[in-house]
Amino acid sequence: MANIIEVAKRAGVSPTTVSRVLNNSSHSVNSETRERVLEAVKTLNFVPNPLAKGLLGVETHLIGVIVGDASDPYYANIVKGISETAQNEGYLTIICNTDRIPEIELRFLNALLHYAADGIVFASGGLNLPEHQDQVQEIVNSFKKRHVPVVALGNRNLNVPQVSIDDVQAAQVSIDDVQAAQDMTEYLIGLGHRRIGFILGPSTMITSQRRLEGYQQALEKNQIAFDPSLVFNGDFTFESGLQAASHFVDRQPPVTAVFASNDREAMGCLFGLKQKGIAVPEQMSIAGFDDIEMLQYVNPPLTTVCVPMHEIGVRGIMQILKAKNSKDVIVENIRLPHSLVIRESTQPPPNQGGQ
Amino acid sequence: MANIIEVAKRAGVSPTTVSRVLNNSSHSVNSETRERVLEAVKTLNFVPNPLAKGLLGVETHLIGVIVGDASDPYYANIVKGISETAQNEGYLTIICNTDRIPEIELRFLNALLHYAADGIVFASGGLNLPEHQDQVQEIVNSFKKRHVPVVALGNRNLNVPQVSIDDVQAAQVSIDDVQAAQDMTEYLIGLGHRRIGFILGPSTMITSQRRLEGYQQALEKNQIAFDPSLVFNGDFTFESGLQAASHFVDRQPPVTAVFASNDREAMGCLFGLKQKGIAVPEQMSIAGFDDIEMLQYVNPPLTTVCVPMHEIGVRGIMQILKAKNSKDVIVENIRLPHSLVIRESTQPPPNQGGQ
DNA sequence: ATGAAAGCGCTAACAT
DNA sequence: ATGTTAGCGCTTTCAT
Repeated sequence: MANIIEVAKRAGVSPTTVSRVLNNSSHSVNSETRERVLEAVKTLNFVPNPLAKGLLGVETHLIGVIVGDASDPYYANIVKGISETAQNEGYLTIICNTDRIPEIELRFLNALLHYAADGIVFASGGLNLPEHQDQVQEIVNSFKKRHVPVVALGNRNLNVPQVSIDDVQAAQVSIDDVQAAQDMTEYLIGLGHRRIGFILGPSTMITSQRRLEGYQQALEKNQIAFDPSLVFNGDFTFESGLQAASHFVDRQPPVTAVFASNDREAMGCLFGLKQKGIAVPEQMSIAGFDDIEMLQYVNPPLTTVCVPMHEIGVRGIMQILKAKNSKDVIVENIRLPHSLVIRESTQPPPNQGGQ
Repeated sequence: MANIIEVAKRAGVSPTTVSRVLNNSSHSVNSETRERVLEAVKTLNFVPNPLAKGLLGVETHLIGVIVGDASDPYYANIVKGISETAQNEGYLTIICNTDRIPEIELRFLNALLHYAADGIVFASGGLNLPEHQDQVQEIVNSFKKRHVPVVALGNRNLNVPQVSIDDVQAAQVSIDDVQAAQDMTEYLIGLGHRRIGFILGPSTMITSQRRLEGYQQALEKNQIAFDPSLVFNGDFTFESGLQAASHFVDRQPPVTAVFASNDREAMGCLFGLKQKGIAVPEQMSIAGFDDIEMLQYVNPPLTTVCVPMHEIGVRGIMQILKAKNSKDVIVENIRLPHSLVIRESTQPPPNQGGQ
C-alpha cells in the first residue's frame, strides 16, 4: 500500500503538497502540480490512511452506530435510515452490535472514541442500569470534549439533568411512547374492551416503562381499575408473547384484548392464542407496537402503533451532521409523530359491554 | 483522555514499561513495578489508543464484517453467529452495511484495511461484477500481504483460480446451493408437479445462478423440459415475489408449484396468490429457500430449504480465528449441510398427473 | 507556491 | 529489569 511519501516522490513534490491537494487545503497549489499529484495518486492507487489522520485528530468520516440487536427488525429499520442518509453525505457508518451486553457497549464506545469516530448514534433504547449508565456517561463526556456529536434514538437515558455544569447531553430523536401507548389503549377501550392484558417489555429498557405508563394512564382516564395480574412481564421476544398467551387465556373475568409492548410479542401472543384455539380477533383482540413490516403478512394482519423507524434513523443522523457543521453542541429533542394502524386483529369484545 | 506517557509519569516508569505490563510482554517486569503501573492505569482510566497501535501494525482485535443488507433476516442471522462467536473470543465485530453498492463496499474495505482490522468476513453473497470484483480482489490481496485472514460466506467469487502465484484466496463457508435447489425441485417433482415456476434471485448474485442451476438439473434429471417462461426474474425482495404471483397465475398449461430462490420472494408470491384468490397449497404449492424464522408464522407455514445461517456465521469467524492462530493462509472450503423443511405450503398438484 | 520539521500515541529494537 | 530512540503515515506550523 502506497503512502503519502511514495506519492510525493512520484509526483516530484513534498508530502505536504500532496496533503494539500488531497484535502483541498486553502493553500493554493499550482494547477500543474496538482495535476501531477492527482496522477500519482491514481497510478499508485493511494488512499490516505485514516488511522494516521485519526491520530492527528482529523475527521475520519466514520460514524459509529451502537445498537442492541441489529437483527431486530425495529432496529434494522432505524439503522437503514441512518446508513442511507449518512452515505449520501459521504459518511461511513459502522454498526456496533452490543447484543444488549453493557460491557460490549462500553468496549465499542471506547473503540469508537479512539478510532476518532466523527459521531455516535445510540440506536438502542437505553439500558436502565445505573452503574453502566455512569460509565457510558463518562465516555460520552469524552466525545463531547472532542466535539464529537452524540445522538440518542428512542428513549435513551443520556440527557438526564445533572448537577454538574459539565452536564452530558445528547440530542434525542424519539416518539412519545407514553402518549402512543395511551392512544392504543384508549382505542381498545373505545372498542368496548375493559379487561385488557398488557405484555411488558424488558425491565432494563426505558421504553418498556414508558409504554406501560401510557397503558396505565389510559385506564385511569377511563376509570378502569389497574389490575397488576393483567400485566405480563415480557422481554420483546416472540417467545415471551407466546407465554403471555398462556397467561391471558382462560382468565375470569375473561381478558378480551391484549396490548403488547412491541410487535414481536404481539406475534408470539397471536400464535400462542391460535395454538390454543382462540380466534383472533373474534374471541380476543391483539394490538402491537412499532409496525414492523411482517405484521401485515400474518393472519390476521395486526393492529399496531406505527413508529416511524426509518425516519427516526434519518433524523438522528441529520442531528449529527447538523451538530458537526454548526460546531455547536446541539441538544435538541425531536419528537416524531406516531399513529395507530388499525388492521384486522382488533374488534369489539365478543359480548358487548365487557365483564 | 490519558495517554501512555501520563500513565508512565504517574507510575514513575517509562512508557515502555507501561506498554509491557499492558501487553503481557514476555519481557519480565518487577511485580512491584507492575502493581504501580496497573494502579496508575486504573486511576487515570487509561485505555490504549488502538489508532496508534494500528498504525504500528499491532493487533486491533477488530473484525470487519461486510454485508449487503444487515436488515435482511438471512444476513442478520449470519451476522449474529459471527458476532456472538467473535465476542466470546475477545474480538469486536464491526458491521459494514454496503446496501449492495459496490462503491460503498470498496470504501469499507479500504477503511478496514487502514484501520488494521484483524480479519474480514464477507457475509454477503458475491456481487458478480467483473470490474468491481477486480478491485475487491486487489484489496483482498493487500489484506493477504498483511496476513489478515479473509473469509467469504455464502458463495462469493473470491477464490476463483488465478494464474498468478499471488493468487488471492479466501476461505469459504457455504452450503451447496446447486444441490439444495435440486433437492427441493425433486421433492416437488416427486409430489407430482411438472410445471414448476422458478423465481430467480438478483442476476448480480452468484447464489442466484447456483440455485437456478439446481432447479434446471432436477428438471433435466427427470426429463422435464426446461421452459424459460417459467423463470421469473426476481431480486430477493417481497415485491418481486408479489409480481411473480401475477406472472404464474392463469398460465396454460397451469403452473402447479412455485419455487422461490429465497424466502422473501416466496412470501411475496404467497401473498400475491392469496390476493388473487388462489388457494395455497390446494391450487398451487410454494417453496422457499433459506428458512428464515417468520416463515413458520405465515399462513400456511412455508416449505423451504433450511440453510444453517447461524452456523455459517459461526464457522466463518472460526476460520478467521484459526487462520490467525496458525499464522498460515488457510484456504479451506467448508460446505455445510442443508435440509428440506416440509411444511404446509406444498402438496401434490390439484389434478394428479399434471398437464 | 512549496517544503522541512515536529508530533499525534504507541511499540519494537536496541541499549544499559 | 528498565529506559531511550526511532518511526508507523499523516497534517500542521513555520519557514523559504
